[in-house]
Amino acid sequence: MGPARLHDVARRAGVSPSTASRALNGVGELAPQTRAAVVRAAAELSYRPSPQARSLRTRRSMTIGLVVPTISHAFYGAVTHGVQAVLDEHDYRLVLVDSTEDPVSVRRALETLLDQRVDGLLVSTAPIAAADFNELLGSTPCVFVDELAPGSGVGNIALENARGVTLLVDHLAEHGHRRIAYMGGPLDRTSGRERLQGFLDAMERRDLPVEQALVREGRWTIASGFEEGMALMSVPDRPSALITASGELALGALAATRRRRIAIPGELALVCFDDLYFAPLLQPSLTAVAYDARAMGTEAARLLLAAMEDGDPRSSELRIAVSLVRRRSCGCVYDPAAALAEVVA
Amino acid sequence: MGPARLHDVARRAGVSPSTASRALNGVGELAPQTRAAVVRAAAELSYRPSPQARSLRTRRSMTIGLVVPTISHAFYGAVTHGVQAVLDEHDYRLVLVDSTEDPVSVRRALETLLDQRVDGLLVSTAPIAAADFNELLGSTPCVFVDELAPGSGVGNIALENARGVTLLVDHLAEHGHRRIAYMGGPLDRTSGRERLQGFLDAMERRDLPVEQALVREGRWTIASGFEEGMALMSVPDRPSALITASGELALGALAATRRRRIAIPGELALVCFDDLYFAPLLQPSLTAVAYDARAMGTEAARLLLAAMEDGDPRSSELRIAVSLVRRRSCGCVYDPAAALAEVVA
DNA sequence: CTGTTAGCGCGTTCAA
DNA sequence: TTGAACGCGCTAACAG
Repeated sequence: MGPARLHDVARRAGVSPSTASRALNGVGELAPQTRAAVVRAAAELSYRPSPQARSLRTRRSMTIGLVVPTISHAFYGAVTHGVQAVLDEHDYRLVLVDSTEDPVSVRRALETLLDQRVDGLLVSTAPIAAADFNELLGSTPCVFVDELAPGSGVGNIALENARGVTLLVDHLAEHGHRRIAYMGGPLDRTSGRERLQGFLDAMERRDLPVEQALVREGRWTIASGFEEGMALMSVPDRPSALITASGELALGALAATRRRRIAIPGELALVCFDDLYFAPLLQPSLTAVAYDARAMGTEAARLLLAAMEDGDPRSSELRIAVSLVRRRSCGCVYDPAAALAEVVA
Repeated sequence: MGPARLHDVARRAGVSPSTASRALNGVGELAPQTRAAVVRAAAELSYRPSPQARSLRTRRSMTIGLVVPTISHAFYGAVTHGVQAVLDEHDYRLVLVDSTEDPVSVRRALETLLDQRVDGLLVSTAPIAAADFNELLGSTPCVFVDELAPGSGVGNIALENARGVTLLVDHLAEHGHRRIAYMGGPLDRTSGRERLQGFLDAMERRDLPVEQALVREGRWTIASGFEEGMALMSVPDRPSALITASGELALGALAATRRRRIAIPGELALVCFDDLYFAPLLQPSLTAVAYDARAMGTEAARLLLAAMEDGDPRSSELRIAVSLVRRRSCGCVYDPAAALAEVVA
């Protein structure tokens, strides 16, 4: 028999389909008893409207698209989780695409989503020029997450990247370090750029010397952290501290120091952006910059929904706060019991 | 002007809409030159068919739904990644819902997806009775992932749970352990049940004693691992080895041993299900049961697509292979260099 | 091989 | 306040 259609509900309630539609959507004026009859009929038939047909007619799909490079990465997982939570409250569905970082996949992903007539777009990967983006998007509202696209979209949201690195530099400086090395991410990425810039600025503010040999660029992987770490450990006059721009880079660097039998924090202080959930359990426990990744998702979704409502194309930018978590690897004294408390929390 | 519709393409090519449709979808016989003209017209107008309208007509949405409890967990992230990869090859879209573990949310999630007329369903969380499931699903093919639902759906896919724990028991036995403790997950979960059963069976096969006090049930969290670990460390006659049913539980147990200053593997051997990506970097590095979580996703998607094609409602069950990764925490000798190689790979 | 007709299930006119 | 008619964009059935 198939599921009940609006037609069936109308018949049963003894009204026309258009009246039934009005009753169920609460549109226009109509007699209370008519509405009641329709609602009852709908319930009895356990009527469920077809989003397909509805979208075709209303030109709204109640769907938003999310593009991330790899959903299996903890960061994007958390972001997606946050997005989902907000969409849920507003009865929107989430269409997820993880596109890899390949520009043509990203392009394809966007085209697919736009074909689907998503009502809005959340994009967290952006190896596409702003102009192309605008052309693709047309009038579909889009919020860029983590990877910014100035000159495109109705909103941008990112971490306080520069501030995060500044916290790390300042903290190391307070420990008395002057020769601080920096291991960053790709410079064609927002986070890569902003964190490096944050480092350079913070060093300058403190009047600390920046040596070219101590500033490395890597990819966002453990392997890359290891490679760059090995290189850094080989320079003639080793730095006394190292900042890495991500948790993966820090793990790679940690591996490198173990390989070289360099003691942390004794011979080298190590701190990083990204507070890995197991950071308190590493030995030494890792001092890091923490933030609420899930909040990026919720804020991004809110921004998008707001923009969809007002139709206000004024682009807004939002930053998610970061904070310093002091543990052992920077040289702080850190009660092991505290680590347990953290990890159990 | 809006995007071009099929109608427009047909006009420009000088044919009827239905012919245009046939040309673009490669259905039926038609003159090569006609087809060419249509294809050209479509390209010139950069025509993109509306999936909405198409679905309404064909009753296929080219969309599949995935329900997971929390996408921010690494396991589900990897599964989702695998699913996505396969769907992509077959031009299906993924609608993701992370439903928490709350039964009513799960139910709502399923209803939403079914309303959307997803062509198939992948469900990785199942606090719903099989009967209710069947009623909800109707004729929509569904594959259950990790959390099985016997008596429902066209397919079930899970890890070799019992074999995984058996590998751990056997390995500990080879190290000479006899008093082996077990810290498991919730018994209303497939993995929780199967892993416990695997433990009991493996112990029996080896003629090893199972003491009630040494078999604990927890949740899948670090905190739970810590609590149960503290309890286990307090029994009068401590076990010489501990198996945990998940990586989180192992981390919690590890924290507990540090709190009690119990040396691993010297005073207690610790091994677990789930090979955390940073396991080689922990001290001691963790011996664990590894598997390819992404493969769960790809296999699940393949199973579903196959079932959707044949319309064969015969339910199949698949198991994803597991393997033992020997490191230090079980008492094996483990070259630190090997850890580095692993982590960098 | 191609065109015409008729919906898929809705929401929104426009007229009563 | 309600109903009839129409069309969103597409494809399937039936003619020719």
